[in-house]
Amino acid sequence: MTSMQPAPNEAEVSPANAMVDALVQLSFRVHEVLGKIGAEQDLSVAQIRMLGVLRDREPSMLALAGHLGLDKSSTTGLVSRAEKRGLVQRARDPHDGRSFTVSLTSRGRALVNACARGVEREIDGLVAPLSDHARRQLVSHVSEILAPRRDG
Amino acid sequence: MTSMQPAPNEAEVSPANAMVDALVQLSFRVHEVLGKIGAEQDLSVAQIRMLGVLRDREPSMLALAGHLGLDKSSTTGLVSRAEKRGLVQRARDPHDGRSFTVSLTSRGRALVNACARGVEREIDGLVAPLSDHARRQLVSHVSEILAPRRDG
DNA sequence: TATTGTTATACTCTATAACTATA
DNA sequence: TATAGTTATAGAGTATAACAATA
Repeated sequence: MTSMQPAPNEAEVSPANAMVDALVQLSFRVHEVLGKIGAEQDLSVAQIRMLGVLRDREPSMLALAGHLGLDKSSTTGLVSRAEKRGLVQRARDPHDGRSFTVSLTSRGRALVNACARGVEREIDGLVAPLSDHARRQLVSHVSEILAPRRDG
Repeated sequence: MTSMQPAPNEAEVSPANAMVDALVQLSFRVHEVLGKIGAEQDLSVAQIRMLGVLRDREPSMLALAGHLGLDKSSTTGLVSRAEKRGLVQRARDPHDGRSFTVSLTSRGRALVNACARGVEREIDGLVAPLSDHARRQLVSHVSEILAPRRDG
C-alpha cells in the first residue's frame, strides 16, 4: 500500500441507480473511517460497535446479541476478547443465575470515547464540503430513513 | 460543530453528535442490506463488493487489491474462493508473465446482477419514507461528500 | 534488484450444533 | 421442558512475512 492511491470506493453494486450508488459507497466510506479510527486503538469495527452499544446500556449477553444482530455464540467471543483486554466486564444477574450483564470498564469507556472523538473528527471532515443547511438536511433525511428501526 | 458544551468530566465525554450517529447507523444499516441480499446468493459482503468492482473492470490482482483497499494476499484468498465457485477467472497477462487479470465469468455476472437488483429493491424500501424532493437532496448531498476533491 | 503474486501463519469474526447450568 | 450462555467446530476475511517467478 505504499505506492497505491486510496482509490475511491468503487463498491457500486448497481451503477444505474444513483441512490443505491450513493448509499452503498457512503456506507463503505464510513466503515473505512471506523476501521481506521479503530485501528489506532487496536480495535476492530465489530469491537467498536459493541463498545458503542455498551456506552448507554448494560445488557445481558442475549440482549447484546440482539442489539448487534449477532448470534449469542458470536457475542460470547466478542465479549470474551474485550474482557481479556479489560474493556468490558461480565456481572452475574442476581435475579437470574443463568444471566450476565455486560458493561464497560473505565478503560473501555475511555477507549470508546477516544474512538468517538476520532470518528467525529473524520465525519466532520467528510461532510465539510456541505453547507450548514445541507448538513441539517442530510441529518434530517438520514434520521427519517432510520426512524422506523431502532437498532443499536 | 453547532452545539458545544463545556466538556464534562471523563465520565461522560462527547455529547451526542447527530451527524455521526446518522451516518454510522446508516452505514451499518446499508451493510445489513448487503449482507442480507448476499446471503440469498451465499455471498459475503466482501465477495459482493469484489464482484461489484469487477463489473466494470478486469484489473490485475494488485489493481484489484488497490480498488478494495486490501492487501494483495487478502485479495488472493478472495479471488481464489470466488474462482473455486466459478464466479471469476484469472487470465495471464500476455505483456507481463508475473501478472494476471481477474474478470467475471458469466455466472459471476449473473450473480452480481441479481444482487444489484436485490440491493436496489431494499434501498428503495429504505428511502421510501422520504419525499421525491428529499430523496434528490439526499443523493445530491451524499454525492458531494463522495465526490473526488477537485483542487485541494 | 524490483515487482507480482502466492503461501504460511495467526488472528478476529461469524454461524451452527451440542453442551452446561439454571429456571 | 425451556432459556441463558459457553464450547466445539468450521469457515471466511484480514494482515504480515517469507517465498517463487518474472521483469
